[in-house]
Amino acid sequence: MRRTKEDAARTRRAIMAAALKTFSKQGIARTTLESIARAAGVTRGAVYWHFANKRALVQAIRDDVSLPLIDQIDFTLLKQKDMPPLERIERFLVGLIEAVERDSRTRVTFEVMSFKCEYVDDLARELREYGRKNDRLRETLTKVYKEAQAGLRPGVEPDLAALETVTFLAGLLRLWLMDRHATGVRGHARALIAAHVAGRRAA
Amino acid sequence: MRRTKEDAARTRRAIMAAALKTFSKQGIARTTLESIARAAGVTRGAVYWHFANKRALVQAIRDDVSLPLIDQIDFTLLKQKDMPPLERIERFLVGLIEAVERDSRTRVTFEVMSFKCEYVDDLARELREYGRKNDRLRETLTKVYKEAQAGLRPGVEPDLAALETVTFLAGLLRLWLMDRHATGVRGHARALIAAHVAGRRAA
DNA sequence: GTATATACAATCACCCATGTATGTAACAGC
DNA sequence: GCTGTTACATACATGGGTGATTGTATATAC
Repeated sequence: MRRTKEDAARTRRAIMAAALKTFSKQGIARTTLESIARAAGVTRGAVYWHFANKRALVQAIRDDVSLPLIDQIDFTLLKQKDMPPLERIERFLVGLIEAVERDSRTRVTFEVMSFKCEYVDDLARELREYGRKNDRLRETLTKVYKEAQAGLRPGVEPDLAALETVTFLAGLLRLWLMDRHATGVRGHARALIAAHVAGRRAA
Repeated sequence: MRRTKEDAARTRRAIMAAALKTFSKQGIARTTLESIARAAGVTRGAVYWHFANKRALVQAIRDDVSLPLIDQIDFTLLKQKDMPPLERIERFLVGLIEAVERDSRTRVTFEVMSFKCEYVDDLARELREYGRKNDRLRETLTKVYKEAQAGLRPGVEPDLAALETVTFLAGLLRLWLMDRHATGVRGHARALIAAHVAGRRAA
């Protein structure tokens, strides 16, 4: 029965995919490791082999989409020095929306993390981690807004503007994810982003 | 053992309070009706007497803070005709922040609904309900922004502005609730609200 | 003053999830 | 080609929650 390393990696991915799908349907708490295993075509033994418990599985799924995204964010905001700062911020926001539009794994993972996860006990640290990510994003945005200061509308302070953008993004993502039939935010995401950035740009 | 009607109402409230506290600590899914009953000083029999099941309890708790809040929102936005429209919007936003600042029951309920609840199966309808509330709020805000149209910054469309405000509010509340030690949004909520409204007001 | 409905408490039967321990077959190194 | 380890499957022990049923004492209605 023993498989090769590639086989093992494939079952690991299969378990993660099955878990994500089941989490999305039933929520994390109500999902049993047994049902995940069944959906992945393995037994609980395989799940316990690859992951210590459900929490480790959740974290793996989350890191799987979160870590690459963070890299992309840092690149867009900080490394693209040839692009004007405000445009970089707009690109960053659009990039995130495009990520959830394009990649269903990213989208479903965000859905699960936003609406199908109870942040208590061991999971509570995940929430604090999310808070720290927001703090870092805010600092990064502050730098970018300071770069753009000459082009900012009078009265717009980089520090507060960064906080506004973080707030805007949190709301945008949340409402985008909720709007499953594109009657609300989903159809106007680009317009909202453009308006948000335009509101900070000097006239 | 039979109590009077006031006694019964008091145990009902005690159960709801105990449930809210326990939900906040352990999340909804991991909270057993037994532990709720213990925290309220009754047995599961009492809980099942007052509520059909856990879902009904959740809904009762949610309605308990949500319904009065909606009344207050409608009043602030629509009935205060003596106040200029943009100021009414600002008041409305500040009012919500004040509500979660002032009333711990409201705050904890929002925390539970935001971070300690899995919206699946029967609870999924609660999420759709929340979506509909957002839609109604958006419509209401559109009316108010239309009222304010003469005082709006050129280029600001009432329809999009309403959507922006709903988005802003969603993000604001979420980040405010997450910011448990007031290092981020919690200390700047008023400034954020003022900036949001100012960004839409004609210079 | 009695009957009935109320407001719970106590008990029961059932199922289900978790973690762990053990079994086992195949691969990978030598 | 033997061996130890990997990658699982199977089996077991345990605990805990739910819903339903039954019991019961007291308001409350008449």
